[in-house]
Amino acid sequence: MQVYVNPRINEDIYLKDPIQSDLGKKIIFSSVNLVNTLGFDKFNFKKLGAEIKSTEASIYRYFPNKERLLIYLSAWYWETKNYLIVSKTNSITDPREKLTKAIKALVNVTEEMQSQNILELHQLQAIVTQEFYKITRTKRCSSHNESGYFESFKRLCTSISDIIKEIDPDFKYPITMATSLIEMSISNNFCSSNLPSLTEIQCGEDKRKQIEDMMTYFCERLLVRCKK
Amino acid sequence: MQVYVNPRINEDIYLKDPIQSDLGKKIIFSSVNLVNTLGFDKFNFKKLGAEIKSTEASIYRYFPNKERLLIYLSAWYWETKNYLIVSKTNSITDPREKLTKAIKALVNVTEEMQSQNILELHQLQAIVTQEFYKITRTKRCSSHNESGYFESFKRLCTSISDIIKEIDPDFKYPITMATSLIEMSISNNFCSSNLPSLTEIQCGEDKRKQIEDMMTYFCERLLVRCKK
DNA sequence: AAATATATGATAGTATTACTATCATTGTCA
DNA sequence: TGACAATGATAGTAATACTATCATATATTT
Repeated sequence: MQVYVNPRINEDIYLKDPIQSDLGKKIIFSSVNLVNTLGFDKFNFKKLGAEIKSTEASIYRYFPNKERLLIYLSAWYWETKNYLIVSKTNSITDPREKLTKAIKALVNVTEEMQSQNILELHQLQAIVTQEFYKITRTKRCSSHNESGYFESFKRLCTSISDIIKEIDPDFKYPITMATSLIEMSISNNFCSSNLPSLTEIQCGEDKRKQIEDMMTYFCERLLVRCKK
Repeated sequence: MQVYVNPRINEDIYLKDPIQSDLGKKIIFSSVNLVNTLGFDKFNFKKLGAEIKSTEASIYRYFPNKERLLIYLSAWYWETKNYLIVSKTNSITDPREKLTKAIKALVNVTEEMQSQNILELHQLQAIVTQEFYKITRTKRCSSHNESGYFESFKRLCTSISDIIKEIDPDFKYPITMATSLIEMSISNNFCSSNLPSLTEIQCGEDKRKQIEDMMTYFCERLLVRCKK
């Protein structure tokens, strides 16, 4: 029997909880595919309705607009990553090892992760890589933040910055560094495919391994102080 | 007499060079204001036409769509920053001092910079901060890159990564670090205003100074190796 | 079993957007 | 004088992002 760990998503994000109904599940499940194929800009509820043999109006009963659906999918992704990082690191005592594990969990998508999740994590990662800035860099961002739409992402930042603080309590910018690390993982994933001259990461089989190594390299330099 | 240094912009970005005509200059000049007030999403050529007492159709003769106008404005900004960084650092021999100057030039907008530029640099910085990802994180990004639309940004990355290489020729990821530094400057500027829990930078008078200090702090840790 | 509520479907309609197309007017330069 | 380039004026179109209404099927309560 399969046990799924559905992440807890802030209920202000949706109008009606999609995981509580067949139609709702179809909506989030299919949107992951469709956003990936079309790109978020060309994606809309009419097309999604056609895809799942339902209607535009029915989807609007779950999400007030497509932006909120994207916010929902992103929250799902970050919440999943955070859950993973917390559960993979809380039994470890050495904070440096914690950070290594956290980076691994952040960058990779394993069979084990996927088996616990009803949404396709590779596709979800591709969406976040391509589209996450479309929800965070807007004029509405401040008010969305106040509504708690970015809680999952912020929790993840906090988890990572906590580890950073454990390693080097004197480090002046743990939160910025955590945010920056997450952004690096997204950015380099994107750039290696689309703007290759902006990163040393090469597209290919071991891309995630390369990103993992790179992030570890940065962390070592930023946090491992020489004994004076 | 005022001497303006107009950055050289890849001519494939526009249909007709805006700095060669009165209307063209009005278009780029006013768009900086209007994009800032409305945000790029609600900005359009009809509204811009009304603003400059011209028409939608006339503006479409300069730019094929509003995205390309944003690409143009971004290129202008990055080209300006790169020109500044190059001219401020080429007489310096100590590469560490070079990097400090480069960071300063990247983060700040001074009277001196502004006096040489016909576009309002503070507003341009605000636009890049808010909207830059809307042109780089798209499905069209790869093909835009092949058309050379991001040359200015890439030149800036190269300038900075060259300095990094001078400081530490063994550093494994100079390009990634350069890209990441620029992204940090944008991100922290944005987050301090809109997502304050994601950064240590506080909004206020000395915000740019804080960002400058933070970036220098990161660079010191990443590049200054302890002698073994 | 009847009454009621809830979820979904079917359909229509609207304001806005992002253009494209056409033709008229004005100024400029040879 | 004539030709051409730049701009303006106006109209039109397909797609988008919704909103509204009504019908129907199914589940729940009494």
